[in-house]
Amino acid sequence: MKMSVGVEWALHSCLELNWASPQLVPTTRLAALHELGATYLNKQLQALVKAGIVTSTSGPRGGFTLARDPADITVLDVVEAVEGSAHAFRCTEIRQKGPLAASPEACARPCQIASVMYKAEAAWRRELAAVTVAEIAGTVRRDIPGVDTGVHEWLTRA
Amino acid sequence: MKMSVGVEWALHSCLELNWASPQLVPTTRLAALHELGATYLNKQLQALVKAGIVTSTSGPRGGFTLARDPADITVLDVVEAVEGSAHAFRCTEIRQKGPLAASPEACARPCQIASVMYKAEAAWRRELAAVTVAEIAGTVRRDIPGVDTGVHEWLTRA
DNA sequence: GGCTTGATACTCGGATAAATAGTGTCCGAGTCCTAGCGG
DNA sequence: CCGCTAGGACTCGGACACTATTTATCCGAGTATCAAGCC
Repeated sequence: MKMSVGVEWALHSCLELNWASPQLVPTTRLAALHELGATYLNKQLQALVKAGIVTSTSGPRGGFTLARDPADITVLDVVEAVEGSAHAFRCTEIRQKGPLAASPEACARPCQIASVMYKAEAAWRRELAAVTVAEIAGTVRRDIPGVDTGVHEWLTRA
Repeated sequence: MKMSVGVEWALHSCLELNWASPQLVPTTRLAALHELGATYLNKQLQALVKAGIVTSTSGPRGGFTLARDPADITVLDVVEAVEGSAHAFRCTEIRQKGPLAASPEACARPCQIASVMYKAEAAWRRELAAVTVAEIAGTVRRDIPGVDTGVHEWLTRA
């Protein structure tokens, strides 16, 4: 039960794209900012593009930028873009197997164990959906004054 | 971000050990009940032993049984026994890397991104810790009357 | 007949392979910019 | 001098290896049971 490091990269990238906005930032520049593998970061950004969180532009002066207002991008959006939206807990319905297999009508109701797990995951998602990229950016900017303009400068310099 | 199927197996096993109590049940029997791989199930049970959730006895008429009252065994206990208690999200502190690395004193405060992720995980754990094996067993017994005695019979027959 | 003793069979436990998912890398398709050429 | 055109360079995007984790399996250590032999 471990989450891909791509999630961390993607979230940081969203913050930085937010500060770089409205400029486009290529993968190379974005990766260099935190010494990340450029090609692998590109993979994560591709996932964000598919999810409609960022937009990409090819060619010289191309790159990525946020596709919508950072106040409309929740952490959950980014996590699901990278990790997929499947449940972490996978119920394989073993109750329907074996000599004492539960009857099909009894299985109309979901497995109690799965219900508990799904409920917990729902709580997790609720927390993630309650925070937006804009909010995180605001907090970070308050903690480290000038980080926004600094990052903007560095990402968009010639 | 997927959870081991061992978690599902372990939780079902806890329910069944609860119903088999105070009889000991060997891995073979427990696995046969749901057509699981006996050796792999044994691995999960070993994890439960290490966590102090079940106790094991070797030799003929040996097997596993719950180590304490099922009302004192939370779902979180079982999940952490199998999956480990490490955070799913791993902050690698990439903010401290690169040309604009955050200063050490700025990193006294935890990374905002990590904070959000950890908070969500805490909510998840809270949900899992709020449900005990005894409660799940009670609900299942209400949904499928007679399941407790049926499982007990089958697991403890000669 | 009861007790000791040895062998036996059954159990868990950790060490050992195969399969799967995550991680990292590479090269090709597309696009824009630039420089040169002609009008 | 201005517009057109061909080349080049830079970007993303998906396809291709490598590593770590999960999944599955096997064999050895330990123990209670059972049976036989002895007192």
